[in-house]
Amino acid sequence: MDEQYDPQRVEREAQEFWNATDAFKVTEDPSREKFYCLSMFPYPSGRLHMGHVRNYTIGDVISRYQRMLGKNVLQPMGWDAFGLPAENAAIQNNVPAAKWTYENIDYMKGQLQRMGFAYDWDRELATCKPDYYKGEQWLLTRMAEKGLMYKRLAEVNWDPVEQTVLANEQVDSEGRGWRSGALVERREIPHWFLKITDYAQELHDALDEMPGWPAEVLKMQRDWIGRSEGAEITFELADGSGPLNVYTTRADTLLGVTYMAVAATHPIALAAGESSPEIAAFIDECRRGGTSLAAIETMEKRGMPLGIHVVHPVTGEKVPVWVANFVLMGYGTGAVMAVPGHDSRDHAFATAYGLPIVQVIAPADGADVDIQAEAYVDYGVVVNSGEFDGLDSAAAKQRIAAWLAERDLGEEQVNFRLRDWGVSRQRYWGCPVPMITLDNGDSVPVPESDLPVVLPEDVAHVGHGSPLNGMPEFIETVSPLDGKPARRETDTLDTFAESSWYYARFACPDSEDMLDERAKYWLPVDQYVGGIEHAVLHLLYSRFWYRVMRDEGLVENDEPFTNLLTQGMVVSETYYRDDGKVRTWYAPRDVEIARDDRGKVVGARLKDDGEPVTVGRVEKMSKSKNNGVDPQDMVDRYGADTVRLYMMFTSPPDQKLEWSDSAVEGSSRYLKRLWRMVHDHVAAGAAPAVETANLSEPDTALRRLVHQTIAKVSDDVGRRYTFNTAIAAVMELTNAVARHDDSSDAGRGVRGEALEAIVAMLAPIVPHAAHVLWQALGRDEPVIDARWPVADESAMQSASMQLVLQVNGKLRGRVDVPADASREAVEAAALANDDVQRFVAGQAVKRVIVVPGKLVNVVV
RNA sequence: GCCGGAGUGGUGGAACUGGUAUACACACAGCACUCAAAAUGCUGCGGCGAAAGCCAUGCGAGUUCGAGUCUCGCCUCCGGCACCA
Repeated sequence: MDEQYDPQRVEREAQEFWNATDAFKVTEDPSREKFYCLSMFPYPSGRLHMGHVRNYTIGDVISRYQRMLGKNVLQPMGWDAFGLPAENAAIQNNVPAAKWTYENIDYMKGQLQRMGFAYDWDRELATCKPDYYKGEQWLLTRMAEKGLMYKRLAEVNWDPVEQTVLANEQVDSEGRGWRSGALVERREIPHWFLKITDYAQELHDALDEMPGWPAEVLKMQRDWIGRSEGAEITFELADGSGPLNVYTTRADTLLGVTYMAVAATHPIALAAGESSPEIAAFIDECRRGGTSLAAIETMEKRGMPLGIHVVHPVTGEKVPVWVANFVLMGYGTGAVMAVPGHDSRDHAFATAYGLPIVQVIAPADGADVDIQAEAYVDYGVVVNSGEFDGLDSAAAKQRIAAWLAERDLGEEQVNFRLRDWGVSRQRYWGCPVPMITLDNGDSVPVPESDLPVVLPEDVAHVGHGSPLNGMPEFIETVSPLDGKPARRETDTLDTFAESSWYYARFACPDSEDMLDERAKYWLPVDQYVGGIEHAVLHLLYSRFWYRVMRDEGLVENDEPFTNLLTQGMVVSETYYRDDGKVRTWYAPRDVEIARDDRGKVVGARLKDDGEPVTVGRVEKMSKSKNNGVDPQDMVDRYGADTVRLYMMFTSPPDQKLEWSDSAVEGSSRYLKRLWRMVHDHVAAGAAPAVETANLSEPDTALRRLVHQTIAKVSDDVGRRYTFNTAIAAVMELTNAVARHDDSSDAGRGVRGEALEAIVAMLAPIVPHAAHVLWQALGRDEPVIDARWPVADESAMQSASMQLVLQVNGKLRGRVDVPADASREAVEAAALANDDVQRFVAGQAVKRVIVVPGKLVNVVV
């Protein structure tokens, strides 16, 4: 081996070996335990960013560790290749979306390969290729046939100046379009929907049996699906023109209803608008702004009476109907009963518009509440509700629902917050929806023999909207029923459709069909790794899509991802200058930091002009804050292993990771040091095998630490996924080896055992360096196929242990006792201790608490 | 607004099941080596204090022999909110 660690050379050598031996190519092998490890595939945006590198390093470490356990490991990689940025690039730079995408894929693939990730590149896929989306289109036609895909009107963000549909991210917080700056309107257009709500109950219930997912993700999904038990209640319109149905989870508050609120696009509101210009104007106003729920819910709550009343189903009293901007047509029935006494939002609205507030629930403990000042939203006892008075909330819900059911005015009902998945996009760079519109307006699926419906890649972006609309050769087709002229759908699919099943396609990327038998071998994914930002949408859509595939017989289980690891963001410091109007952000590499004697940051200057810049917050790496660090620069300077080691060492995978150039330097230093230690060890000549019988005390101590470290690191890497603490433990062991200076045969033997353990444990994290060091230590097999070290219990034992002594819970001393000391002996040793006696000092000992193996607490 | 998460030295973080707060690093300071610098090695490093010791895990209460960890109430920041991926 070389005396100096040269990462560029080491990494080239290791990668050439892996390539030459097809080291990561896998096939189905029913005789071995399989392990499918998957990282969320990237959108090919142009260059790899640090978030990618972190995600893929975590996945790679897990994959390589599982391989060292002897499993048949699949780790594939592909490209989430459809999406908005390619279309924007096409419009702005006049480069075809396909060309832009494929060039980005080429470049980023090179970057991934340079990182040394153990991917089976033979399985690479890109979702924008017809051989990929053919299967997706086929499944959609099946869903259409089963009624799982349907068409209805839905609201979109409409830019009245650009005359185009905008994505939510293209609408700013004031509700204006990103390019035109015009106030966006909500407009209804026909949309394709997938009936995810058919699976709502199943998707909800299965969450209870997913121990491999983080609890917070399960919580978020449960809340998103939002199963609730309540009642649907009918309020008849006072003029007899029909019913107004609402859903409520608080039927116990029915007698507290003082007004009704309907969405601006509710038929009742629209009808009222036809005879009243004021109402029509208000409805128009309600349509301003984007469709995003966050925008709508943070708006000022506004409303207007429609001059219409309903009849209260119990009291028979007339209740006014209002139109309100916070009621959404897409949720439930588009109408709500308002109980200002017991709902905070209704209370705020009633207070603003002078509507009556009545109390119908009292606290169970009889406490007084001022219902006019604040809504009482907890459960309690029903009051002011006639025959229902005195019931508790739970009983009242049932009784009132039963009372309504007897009179055909309502019934108990389970509702879900989850809405059907709108998959239509009025955009070009996406998978065409495989549907045909007939003369009579009906839609039919494209016949299987005509799939895929290929998206033309050579198109002209002129004007607004999808270029497909200007392509008769794409649109014009014939009805599969009777051969008459018909029109192809020009909407494309939400890109979440492609990412809902790519993990299955990796099992059989060359299959003629959507999936084949190989999927049943590899699925489900054993370990999925990706950003927490996907906690709900992508992961929920995938769970739904997987069940649809299951119902088609394509896969065998219910859940696609057995274990989930959600990784945190990569953040870094920001620097800026304000000139009163514009804030200019400076890249960290262009800034020089000033520190005081303690190392505390006291200021920053721009290297260029030496003038001060303001130190901003630590934020997610982004173009807008100019605080991104290019992984390529880091790999060029330090090598991939150093970058990998740094990312795994600096924080646990599920927390944010703060980038620091100097800390990267530290990781590089560690690898150089380890390299030198192995070099010096090998240069001293072959060490004999360890004879454990007659080792000196320092040799025994080092062996004990070696095996304790193996046990800890195995647990950290295999169970806890706390790679940072695993690396810290390996560093401690490395420090101990450096201090161990026994040059006898036995000493060198023990040191050799320690170095082998260190290299094996680091192999998943710094695979290139480990590849070379492993050979240098005289091992024949490549380290990727080495067995993960196993801790020797007998080497971990120690004859004595140190206990912590406390008096009244405060640390006062320590004592060494034999490892097998009895409780009585430990107690006696503690009370006899000088430090303990000093603090007990004549006071009566009330209790002595002994925590075996840890501490003794004397309470006085 | 709703749902979820986080807050510990100068910095990233450790403390896994209520039991030694600050492991491992980075930064900083000092020393050695050097003509010098870099690299490397060694030492120190939460605050106050001469010491004994006291104080300290965002803020305020509580439970406990014992709380970074559990409970309640706040504050700040971050992620998601259905057309960014």
